[in-house]
Amino acid sequence: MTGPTPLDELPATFEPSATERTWYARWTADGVFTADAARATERHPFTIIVPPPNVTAVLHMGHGLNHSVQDVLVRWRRMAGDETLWLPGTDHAGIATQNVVEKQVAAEGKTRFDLGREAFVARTAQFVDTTGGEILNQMKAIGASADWSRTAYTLTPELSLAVREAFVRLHEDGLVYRGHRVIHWCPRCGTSLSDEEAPFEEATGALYHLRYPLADDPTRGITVATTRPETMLGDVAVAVHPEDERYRAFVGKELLLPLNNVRIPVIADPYTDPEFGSGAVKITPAHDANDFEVGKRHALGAPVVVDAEGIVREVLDAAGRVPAELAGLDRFAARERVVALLKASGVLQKVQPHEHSVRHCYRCDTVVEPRLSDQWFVRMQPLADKALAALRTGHLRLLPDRWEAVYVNWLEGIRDWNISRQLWWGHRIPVWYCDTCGNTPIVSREDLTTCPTCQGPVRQDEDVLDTWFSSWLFPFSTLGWPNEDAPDLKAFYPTDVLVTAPEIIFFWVARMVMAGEWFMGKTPFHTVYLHGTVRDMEHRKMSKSLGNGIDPLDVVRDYGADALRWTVIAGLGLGVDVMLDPNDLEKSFAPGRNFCTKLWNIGRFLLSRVGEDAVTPLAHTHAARLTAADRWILDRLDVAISDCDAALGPARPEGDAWTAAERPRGLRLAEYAEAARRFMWNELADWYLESVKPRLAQTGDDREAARTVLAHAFDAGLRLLHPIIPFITEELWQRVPLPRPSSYCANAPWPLARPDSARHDNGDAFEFVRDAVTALRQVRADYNVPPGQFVEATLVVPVARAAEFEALTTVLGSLARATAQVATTAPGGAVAQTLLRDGFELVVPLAGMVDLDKERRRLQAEADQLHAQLVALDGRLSNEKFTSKAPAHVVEAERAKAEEWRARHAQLLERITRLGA
RNA sequence: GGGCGAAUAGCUCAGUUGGUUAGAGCGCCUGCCUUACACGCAGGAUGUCGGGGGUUCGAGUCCCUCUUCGCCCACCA
Repeated sequence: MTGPTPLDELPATFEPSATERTWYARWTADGVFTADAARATERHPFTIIVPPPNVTAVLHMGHGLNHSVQDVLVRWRRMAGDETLWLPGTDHAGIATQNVVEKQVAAEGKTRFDLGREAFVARTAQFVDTTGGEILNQMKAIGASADWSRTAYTLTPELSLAVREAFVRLHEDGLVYRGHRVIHWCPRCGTSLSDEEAPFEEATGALYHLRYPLADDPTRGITVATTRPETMLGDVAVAVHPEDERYRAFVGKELLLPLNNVRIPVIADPYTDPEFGSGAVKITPAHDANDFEVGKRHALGAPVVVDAEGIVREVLDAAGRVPAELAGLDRFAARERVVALLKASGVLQKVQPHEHSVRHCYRCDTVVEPRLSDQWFVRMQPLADKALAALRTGHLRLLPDRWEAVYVNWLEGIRDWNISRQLWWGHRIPVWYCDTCGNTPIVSREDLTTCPTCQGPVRQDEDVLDTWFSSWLFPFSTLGWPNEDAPDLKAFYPTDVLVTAPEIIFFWVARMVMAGEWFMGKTPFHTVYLHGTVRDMEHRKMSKSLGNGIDPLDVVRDYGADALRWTVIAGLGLGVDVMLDPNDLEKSFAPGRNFCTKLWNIGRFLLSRVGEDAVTPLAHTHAARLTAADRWILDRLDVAISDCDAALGPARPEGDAWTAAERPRGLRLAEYAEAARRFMWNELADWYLESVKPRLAQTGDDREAARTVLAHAFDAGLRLLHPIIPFITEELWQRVPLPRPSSYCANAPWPLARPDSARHDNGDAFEFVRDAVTALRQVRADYNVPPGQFVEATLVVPVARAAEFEALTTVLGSLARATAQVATTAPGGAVAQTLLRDGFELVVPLAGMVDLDKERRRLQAEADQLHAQLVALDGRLSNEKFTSKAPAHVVEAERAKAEEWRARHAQLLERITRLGA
């Protein structure tokens, strides 16, 4: 291996790609990201389970954000000394993956049924083997420090075992049951869906008013309102409200169903809302979940007139119900046809535009068809109770906490979970049926070939489980469960933080809490961090279909992984959406790249001036050797560390559960980023580095002290920034000539602020000099002093501190282009600028460079404004209500402020007078 | 229909339990290629804190109300 590039040959801008490759390879080769279960007994474990992306997914900005957040937390805790595990993995994504392969098969002119189950599953598995999991490699490109040795996949034998165990155990606990009811069905995917998988979408439809005549007296009839006229073929009744006077006489009579002349009764049922439509509702038990319940109450049949593909025909118990001219039509074509027929026969009374929400398949957006079928369900109430308790007792928190209400609301209204999917790609339901013994399901941990009772042949349930039935086990199935003695499970469960988007609180987050509580007896994580959504400049969610996405790999290529990470993290207010412009990557990611370039140049310059000789560690440097500037930057470093810690932490509850005080704190990533950035750029680079230049040009003890402080501050700043921008910080950190506590910045200790006892002098003299420099720069700008011209200035300080400031006059020279001298009394004559603070002054003689009139007007305006504010303040202070009611410290502060303003005002007046003289 | 959230500088957002003259980043204006950095440096401008009312010595912050936007939930035939 060749040595590092000499410092003076470093390029002027950071070149990310080589750096990223180099360090990522070395980190992984040296196992920096690999957790050790054995070590978790002697230190805190810190675990994050990745929200497993679909195995066929490609990285998008949402992942970029999600993974960046997790990596920041994981790198932070790793440096802070926790035994840290970030466990990566993918999800087999039942419907999504099956859809992809079905499309391929369709391109060959076939369906999955042409291939047969076994061949189709084999083909899908092969597809996943060859193309799947690519997203994990893409995660590496953005620097994710995941433990790849533990990569999980929901269809591995290990995780499949966990899935089967969970199903069987829930069945033993009486929480899994088979139900015959109307569920959400996607005719395109050919499977049932859970409530969560069939979200509502607003749509403008039509409300059709149909008049059904009385069987015995066609001159009378009842008008019903429906949005789905084609389902009238399956009607079994018309329901009216029991107390609706309008229809009382009709109850018990029979109506003649138009088009198929089936006789149906008028029934009274409180489900009917008299206010809606005509106050009478047609009942179609097989094609509407509510109607199904009504039908059950009245012991009515449930004729099925729409099949699994959404085709209208006589499917079950519907003989004679579908006229020949409608049979075989798609449900939407059938709707048009039915409407036309009803219109022609005068049944259609009117059509109103109607705003309503229609459920759609979350995978293919097809309008969901309610369908009567047999499905496996999980009884959720007992599970939900535990999940609610976890939050209530403080073992779990959600950030931002407003999502806790959403979580609670869903759990309190929990409905049973349909876990059957009529798919082939997934975990097959571990249930067998013996035709000999009857149709009783046999739930088994082991695969069955013969019936345990009669030894006859058995057949396995055709369905697979909902993808989320494996995902909800992820926090412990990936760690070895159901083997309770698995070392990883013992070491790393429960995990710590779950980082995800609010969209999947129901799908995944709440269910994981339920599973963790039910199977492990512990909530699977103590914190759920819900970040915002990545949106474009019109605030639209980035999506493939809208074409407004950003490919993170494009950003990595053009701007670097660090720039990508910095951009999303520094802009990440808690729970706030991230806006990026897909049409202007420069605008979106330049700030991240620019910060990296700045950091690079800070390093390039600082390291070249410090040189490559070993630096005396700060601990071995006498306090007396440190200048005011040194003490100042060391103090600022302590403040920066404290600010970063406060923004990030606490990492976990102090005790068993979150206290009210701890609960809302931490994970303010934007604040953390800003605190670290401010230290490196606005304090270390802008002030300390600039002020220290003259000292570095000399030789001797003072130069050595400056080298020590520079190296120390830079080293600590790099560590603070490392979790956000790991590559550039590693590259620079490796060149700092300090003794190294670890091979990498990636596993170097997180900086510690010095204890208060070591911070007796915070370098306030340097703080004053900063104010003086700022004031001098204002003078230069106000009076257009040419860049090359030096300004003369006098620092007026208390006698006791004259010597201290003598040493700082060179700073004024280099930072403000001024020749400064120290005095203990103010010089007379007209001055352009005087700054007053705690007995210090900066006096700039006019020396012919100032427009006296302009200066006088400026000062007069300032004095007038100050005077007005002073009058108002004095008014408040003389208000007895204020002085008696406001807290003492507030009154005291106001008094002190008034005194300061008074003195400043007097000084302004004096300066104006002097200008006149 | 129910619930939640948001409204602060041109943009994206901070503003902790009410208490200095309301902040940051980006953008904008002015001057600088000052041999680390023009992806930079220095200086500067910009806010009736959505409208109205109330509580208070004091309100961006608390209460009521209106307006606009967003999100979630629901058995929207």
